[in-house]
Amino acid sequence: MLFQESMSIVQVSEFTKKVLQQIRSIPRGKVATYKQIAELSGKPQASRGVSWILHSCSTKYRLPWHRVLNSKGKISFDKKSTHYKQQKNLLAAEGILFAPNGQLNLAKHQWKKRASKVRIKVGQPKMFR
DNA sequence: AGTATGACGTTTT
DNA sequence: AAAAACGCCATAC
Repeated sequence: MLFQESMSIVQVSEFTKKVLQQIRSIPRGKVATYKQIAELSGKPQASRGVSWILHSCSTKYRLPWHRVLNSKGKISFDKKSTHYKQQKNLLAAEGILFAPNGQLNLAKHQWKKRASKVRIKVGQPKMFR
């Protein structure tokens, strides 16, 4: 994939493309974890890679970056940082609130991606496809 | 080509 | 319970 960035052409890997796509598909009011995005992007062990991509891309692309949390259900910034407050506010605007310890209930707020529908049944005659 | 750097995750102290 | 150690992976340089 090619895109323009300040007069230069930059290559974006398939993995990065998938990661961006998955993050964009997190619905408003739900969160995902770095690990989850890595899994959905086909590299279950690459959660750290996901964080790198987010770190380097969140300012370049339009992304719901705030909907990605770590596995503990916490924001992965220092609590006193500007980024932390920003992320917390963006989530609050979507109705997502954190406990005093900075944690939320993933079981309740985590996005469960629905399995993609099977479009063609195996034994179905061609004329009905 | 090798090393350094992350908005990570899991295991071990 | 908390911190360190360890493993992991994609990118940058």
